[in-house]
Amino acid sequence: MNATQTNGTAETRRRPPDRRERILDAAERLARRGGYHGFSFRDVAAAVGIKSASVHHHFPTKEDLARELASRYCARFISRLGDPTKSGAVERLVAGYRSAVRTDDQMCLCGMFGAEIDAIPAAVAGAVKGFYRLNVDWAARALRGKGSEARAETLVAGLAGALLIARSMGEAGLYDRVAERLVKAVV
Amino acid sequence: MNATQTNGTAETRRRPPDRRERILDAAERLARRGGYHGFSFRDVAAAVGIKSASVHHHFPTKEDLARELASRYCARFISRLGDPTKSGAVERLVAGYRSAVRTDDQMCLCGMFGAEIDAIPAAVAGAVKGFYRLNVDWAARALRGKGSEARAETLVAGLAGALLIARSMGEAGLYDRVAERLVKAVV
DNA sequence: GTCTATAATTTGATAGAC
DNA sequence: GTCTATCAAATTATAGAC
Repeated sequence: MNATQTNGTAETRRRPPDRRERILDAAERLARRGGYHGFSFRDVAAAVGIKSASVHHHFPTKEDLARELASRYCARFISRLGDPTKSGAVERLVAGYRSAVRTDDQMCLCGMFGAEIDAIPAAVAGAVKGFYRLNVDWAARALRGKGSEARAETLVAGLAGALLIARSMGEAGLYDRVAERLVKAVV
Repeated sequence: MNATQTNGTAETRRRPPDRRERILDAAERLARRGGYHGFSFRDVAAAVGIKSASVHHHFPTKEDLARELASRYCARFISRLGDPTKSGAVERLVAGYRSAVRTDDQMCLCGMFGAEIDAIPAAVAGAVKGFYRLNVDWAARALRGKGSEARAETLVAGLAGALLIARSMGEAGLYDRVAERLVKAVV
């Protein structure tokens, strides 16, 4: 046992977030609050404690930064859902969107970019589209059976809308009430 | 009959949109595309064919403009829904959100501002909250009976989410499929 | 009511030293 | 990899002529 952070082998090591990751963390936080047009390189830099030129070094353009943001968000979200064929899958999906309302108190990044879909770079829009495509496909596997695709669309749309409206109304409880009804309706 | 626009009495006249209304129309279009931080006074002015200083004459600050935008959008949306106790009420609510996807090909203004809720002026956020409060109350009256409030929340959240996701995925048909299932589930 | 002109600040982005 | 310095453009907003 080391006194310092325990680092394993190349595959398993858990290092403290490097600069690039810290930039993405700060940018995600700002983008989930104000959207693509609601944050700047200087905002991100200030949050990390560096200068905006250093942010540009890691992500040359805002499009680069936002594309990586959406891609990382999507991968993390789907990864946390785990296997859709394992028990409790629907509950994990409900919990995934719920964590935005309850834990993060922030909009879903892809919900935010999705609202702005016609006003963001095409590559970012593509990543957002992929996020919802993966969500619906995952949910369809979790629900399975007759009309699973349409039931999956209803579940994902309902949870995304519940997140949006619960936050807009400042009523977190709305998310849980809607999620409960949705699950009963589509399972 | 006049060769010019037929104007009735003070209460009934239908004049061509005045400058102030044309500014609001252009600003709404831009805000529903890019959000509060995604449009500028110059964008609005250019769309109307005037200069940005003239927009400031009608709406001194961006907060003033956005507040009026949200207020007008809300009044118009609720007005078009009509009486929630009259037959076909739920279908009219479905059609209200549907027109954003199909007719306007734009996000719901309050859905857009709702995503940005923590990054817009408080007065604008209040109008957005009021929009969803009115929507849910209206829907609860339309659905009536046991658990009508919770069923109304589910319907409104589901329609709002279906709009968001259908546009994000570029799949307008998703809205109709989800709306159909939602109505079956909550009526 | 609309314009020109302009102020003060912010934005995305680049060049080049260290 | 980070910094200073800088740029050109855009932003919200105001003053004052017409």
